[in-house]
Amino acid sequence: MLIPVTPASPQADTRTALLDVAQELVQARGYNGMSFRDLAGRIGVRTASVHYHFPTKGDLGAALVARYREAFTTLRATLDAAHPDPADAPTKLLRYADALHASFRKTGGMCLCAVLAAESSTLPGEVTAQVRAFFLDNEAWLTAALGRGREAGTLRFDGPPDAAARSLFAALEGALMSAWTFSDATRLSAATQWLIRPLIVRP
Amino acid sequence: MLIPVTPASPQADTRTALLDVAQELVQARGYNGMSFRDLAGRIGVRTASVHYHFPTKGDLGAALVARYREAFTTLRATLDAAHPDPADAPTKLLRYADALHASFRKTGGMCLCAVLAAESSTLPGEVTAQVRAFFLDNEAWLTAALGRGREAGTLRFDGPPDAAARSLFAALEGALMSAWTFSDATRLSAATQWLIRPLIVRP
DNA sequence: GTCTATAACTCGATAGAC
DNA sequence: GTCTATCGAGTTATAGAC
Repeated sequence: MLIPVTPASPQADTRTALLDVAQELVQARGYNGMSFRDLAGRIGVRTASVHYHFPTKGDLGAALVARYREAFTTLRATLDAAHPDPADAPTKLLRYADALHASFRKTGGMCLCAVLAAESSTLPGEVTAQVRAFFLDNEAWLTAALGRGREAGTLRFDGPPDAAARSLFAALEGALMSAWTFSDATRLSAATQWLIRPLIVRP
Repeated sequence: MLIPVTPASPQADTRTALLDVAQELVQARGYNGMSFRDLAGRIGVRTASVHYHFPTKGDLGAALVARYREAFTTLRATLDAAHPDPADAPTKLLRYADALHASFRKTGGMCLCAVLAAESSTLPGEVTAQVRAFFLDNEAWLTAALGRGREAGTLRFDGPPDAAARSLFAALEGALMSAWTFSDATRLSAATQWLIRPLIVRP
């Protein structure tokens, strides 16, 4: 081990700190409600330093959604690895809901992509496209889980799996918004139970 | 009839026109994404004229939500009058969903209050309070419809009616957001069917 | 990588003429 | 009721020193 710990900058990784605070701000105030001034002030730098890491606000927004998408991709992959058996689909769905719950407890805000969706017609096209991709990512994963679970006989629902997945994911996003609006985590947990329980065979 | 038709102004009711366009803009771009400049330009007046009708932006926001709430109150009352029998709860729910669908077709945007919820921490307190009240209004009505329908034996679901109402309303809001994000009305209609159908006894 | 300084613009809001 | 004109503050973004 010749090359050691941190060649890093004085305050460990400003870029990551910027992303963390920016995500928090956007989830609480919206994209247009977050300014470089607020952002820079929160981590103790000047706005010019923010522009060094993210030349334009659109670049920041795009990086924000990209990181958020990746985090969810990792989450889904982890769940797939932990529950490879199609018959475990009910558990998988419940763990997925748990992750949303944990995310809400951590940030206290609604889904980043739901916030951005509300403002999408003022966003750079690249950001809007990534928001849609985030929805499609999650819907595709839910489609697979729902379809395999029904085939394995552990899930029950009407209609094609992709339609069910779209409806379920939208419902979960709505539950996050409801919990955020009333600062009430039980609105999220109650909704996820209400949505997922009826899908499970012999619960 | 001594006092006749219209003492009105040149362009019929600027105030109403302002509210109409402002709602459209907020639903598409968010509260912080709508400016007095855009708004005034759209109806062919100057920003000072907007301030004449709504002294501050907060006043405009409050008037917007108030009108939106009233429209929904009227809708719910109309549905109650058309379907007074508790056993008609399934039809009532489906008509309610139809109204959301019609609203989406008209504006093409998501629910005004969902947009405002996403930005709520930057809004005047009065507006935030009215957004919460909008949620509670609708949840209370759904609670009554769900509860009476289950008593009458035409609806079936688990748990207390108010919890079901909160979950269902949040899910409908999420479906509106999903439809808006993909400019796809079928996402809304499919989701409402998927949510409401399983509640109906012998459909 | 972070800073100071500033450009260029938009924002909500007000005063006062008509 | 709508206008012109303007204010002060906030916005994203850039140039150049350190």
